Amino acid sequence: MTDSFVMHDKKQERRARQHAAVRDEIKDKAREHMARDGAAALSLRAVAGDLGLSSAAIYYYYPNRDALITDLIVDGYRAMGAAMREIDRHDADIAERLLTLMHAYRNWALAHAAEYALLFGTPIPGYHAPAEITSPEARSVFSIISGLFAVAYAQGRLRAGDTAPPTISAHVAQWLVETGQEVPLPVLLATIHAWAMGHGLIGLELDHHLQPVIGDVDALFAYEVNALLRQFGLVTS
Amino acid sequence: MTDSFVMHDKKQERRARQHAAVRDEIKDKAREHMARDGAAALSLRAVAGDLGLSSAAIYYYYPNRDALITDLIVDGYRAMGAAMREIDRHDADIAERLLTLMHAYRNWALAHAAEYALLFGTPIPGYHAPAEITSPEARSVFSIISGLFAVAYAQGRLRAGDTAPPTISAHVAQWLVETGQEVPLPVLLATIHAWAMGHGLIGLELDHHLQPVIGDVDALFAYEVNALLRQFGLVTS
DNA sequence: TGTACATCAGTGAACGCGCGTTCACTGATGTAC
DNA sequence: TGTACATCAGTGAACGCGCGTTCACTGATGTAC
Repeated sequence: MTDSFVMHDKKQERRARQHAAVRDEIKDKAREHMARDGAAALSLRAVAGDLGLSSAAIYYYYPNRDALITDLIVDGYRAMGAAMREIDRHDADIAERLLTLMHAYRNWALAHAAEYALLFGTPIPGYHAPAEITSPEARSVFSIISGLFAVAYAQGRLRAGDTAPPTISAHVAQWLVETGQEVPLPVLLATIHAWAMGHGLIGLELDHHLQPVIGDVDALFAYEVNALLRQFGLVTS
Repeated sequence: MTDSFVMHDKKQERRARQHAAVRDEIKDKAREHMARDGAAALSLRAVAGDLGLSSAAIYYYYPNRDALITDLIVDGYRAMGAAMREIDRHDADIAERLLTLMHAYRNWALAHAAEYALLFGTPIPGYHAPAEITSPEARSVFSIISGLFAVAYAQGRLRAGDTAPPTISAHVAQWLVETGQEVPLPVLLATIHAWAMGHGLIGLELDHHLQPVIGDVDALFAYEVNALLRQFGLVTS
């Protein structure tokens, strides 16, 4: 009896692994399709067909299209976060770390343009992300950047304004309590600033608004990130 | 004979006006639909139906869907440019003018979110903008901002770096010749910087990434624009 | 050890929908003579 | 002034397509006794 229970457990486990493996295949193929045709054109039938499955088989792994998209969004945030964390060297100078991380953010966005658009761009028509699932994931990427600015701040090296419009200060304070975080206001403002700058440059770059003017968009990003760090007093060059 | 020619001309003219009027109706309705369902979901049949026309009738006014979208993009750039030019007061202080224009840019983007996404966001699957048509329109919006920075520069008030990575300087110089413009490098770099900042903030705002953290996004934008102008030495507050 | 049974991982066909686009046509309007 | 004719601004039906989703089903695998 114990034996058969154990067998049963192992079997279930193997099946669960198998199930997860196929879900991964589906997601990988979906990412492929998004990269080719854009996130808005993602089609369950096309993904299934490409995997040699009938279109109905997908429903054994996902209840519907929205569930797959939500899964792709969560995966996206985590992959981006992982890429950033992986390249970070905790023992390096904080300015160096920030520079590296901003580049890692951009590199991931460029290498996964459609996924980046899925996370931070125009929403897919008809799809509504369940905020309670995606918000914490987005916050976790945000936290990587704010974590570094926090280090710079703790070292007394972050030259950033510590006042903001009162409506903002008040809302931020509330948000920090709600999400159980402790982030000094200057750190948070610096993060938003850096994020907006990076997101803006990457967005314009992805839509080919910068290339005709600037040409070397890599150099522009490096130039802008350096200016940003200088502005925050973190580099002098 | 002369008479009948004149009649004929007048008739043709009236017909052309009528034709253009219906095209405007189609575009207005299309903008309505985009605002509701997003640009990617734009459907000729739905637009026609809403106007009380058969789906085939659209083809009397546009050869295909792409032609309508291209028209909407051109209209969008022009409307945005017009909104910015309209609010600009040439006799005001240049810092004041820049502040006003940045806000006009944002206000238009927020009031026409789907159109803004059409101009500067994720491209519509399957649609490819003819660059020779849309690029000059985009450049004309860009020129409004760079025009103001140029004034500040001419007044000796723009505190901006006049060196850039050599690959960028070289490409910019070439681009200026090709497009027949004369814009000093610091002015161009300042414009790109301001544009990226504004685009980034607006993009994050439109996708609701800032509201949970910041709350008062209007105040944040004002705060950031002020910081930008301070950085360029245009305001001291 | 053999057999009945349950579960898993699908299939194939169908439903109903909306899409862009084409085609043959038609009534209203206005022109030519 | 009356009539034949051309053009305009559409219509309605159809084509062929892809989509998300459901449903009844089936063979393979493995378990229970």
